[in-house]
Amino acid sequence: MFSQSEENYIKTIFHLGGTSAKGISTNSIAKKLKTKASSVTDMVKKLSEKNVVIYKKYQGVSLTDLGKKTATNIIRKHRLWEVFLVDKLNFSWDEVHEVAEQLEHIKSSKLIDELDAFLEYPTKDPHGDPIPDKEGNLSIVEKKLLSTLKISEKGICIGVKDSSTEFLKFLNKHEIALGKEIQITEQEPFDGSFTIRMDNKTLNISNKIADNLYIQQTHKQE
Amino acid sequence: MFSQSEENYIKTIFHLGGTSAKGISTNSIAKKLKTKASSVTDMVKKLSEKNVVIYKKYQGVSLTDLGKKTATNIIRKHRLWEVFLVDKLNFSWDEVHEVAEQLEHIKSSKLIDELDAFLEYPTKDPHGDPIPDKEGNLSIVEKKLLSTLKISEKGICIGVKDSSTEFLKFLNKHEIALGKEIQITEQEPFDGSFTIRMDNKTLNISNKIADNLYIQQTHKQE
DNA sequence: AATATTTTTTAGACATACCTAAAAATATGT
DNA sequence: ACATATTTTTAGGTATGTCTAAAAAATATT
Repeated sequence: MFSQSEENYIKTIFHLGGTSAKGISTNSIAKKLKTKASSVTDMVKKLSEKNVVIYKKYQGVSLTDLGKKTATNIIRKHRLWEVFLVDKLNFSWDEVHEVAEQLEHIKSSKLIDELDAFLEYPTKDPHGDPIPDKEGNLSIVEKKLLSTLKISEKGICIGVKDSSTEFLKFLNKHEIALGKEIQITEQEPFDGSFTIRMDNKTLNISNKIADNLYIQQTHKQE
Repeated sequence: MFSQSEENYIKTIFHLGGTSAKGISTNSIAKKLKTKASSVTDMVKKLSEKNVVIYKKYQGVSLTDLGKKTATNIIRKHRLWEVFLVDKLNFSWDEVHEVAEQLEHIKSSKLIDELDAFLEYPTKDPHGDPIPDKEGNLSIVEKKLLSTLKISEKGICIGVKDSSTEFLKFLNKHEIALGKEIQITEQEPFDGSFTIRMDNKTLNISNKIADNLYIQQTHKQE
């Protein structure tokens, strides 16, 4: 069993790409966890002894198979709770993160299996991110950033890159949500901003917004 | 905000009767929490500084108004989660405690309000214990121990005194559950055991069992 | 290649929440 | 009431997870 702290480190290393052979720097972990690099060194040594990460001094860390499995398990729990909060308890997608951060540490496999069944085996969380299965398999969805589409191309909004409250609130305000079809109408050469079409309305969004929205491209079949 | 540990102490003091003016002994708290009396002394000093308990050396502790409110709030959360686990996730009443012990510490008032609404404002948990409202009011149900009923009297099973897994498993095995009507048929003078009638079947239960079942007496109106 | 800068680790502290062992206060038995 | 037993507190120590400041290693600059 892992402590809450250990679980947070494992999850963070996974999100920073700790599955690859390349080591993740202690500094980047510290930044994400809002702690100090020295604290990370301490923890990483402990996790290494528990066979969760591979760590060589000054070389960064990467997850072992056990580490990966642990990480996807935590992510599975986090995302299932997010679905619960949005689907059953009327949370909006910008409110779920903080609570899910707590709920993901609850220890009970029956709980999470039953929750999964209760929610009817969802495959994506409210931000469009895939929910790992029990074995830790993550389905990879083919997705592009809205900003990479060409004029007149369209697609379905399937996720966000940045899931900060500010960004999600912006999306709510403009009624941009998962499942909506968006078409690029034009791009302004001056500032790179886009004009998009959604719900038969025209909207102008900045470059930065378009750079944080994931789209599943629908093939121009008409 | 209180730590998980602090919350566990507050809850335990409440359950031991810490609302009354009489002080609760550090020893009894230690026993309940499976810790040492010296640890309790440390914590109780801290809680006293936080105005949660009143504590005088060698005199035991009792909860302040803040302490009582905090306690009923934790109990509210615990019992709502228990209802969720049983009603929505197919837990049986002997499986819920351990998980609810974890869930009760999740911090989010929106979460608990929405959960309450989702469960349609239940007033009792799966063991028949009342769920405090937001203000901490606990409805007191008029209840008797089954063992205090006289021959031929009957009542509805509304709760358990002991909620250990062993006891709850025993009840499951004999199909004794909340809401069941039980009538005392006779009491054996030799060992004090009871013969009861339930679901048109006759069953023999020991003194100890009858001493741990709460009954709401139905008045002999026929 | 030598020096400067940045990153990472080590060393030593601190807070929380627990422990053991001994001392102090309270309760009990006759 | 006094000796004994029990309860409670104090004193000092441990593990976890954090911190700061200084040392060591790696990276960047010229």
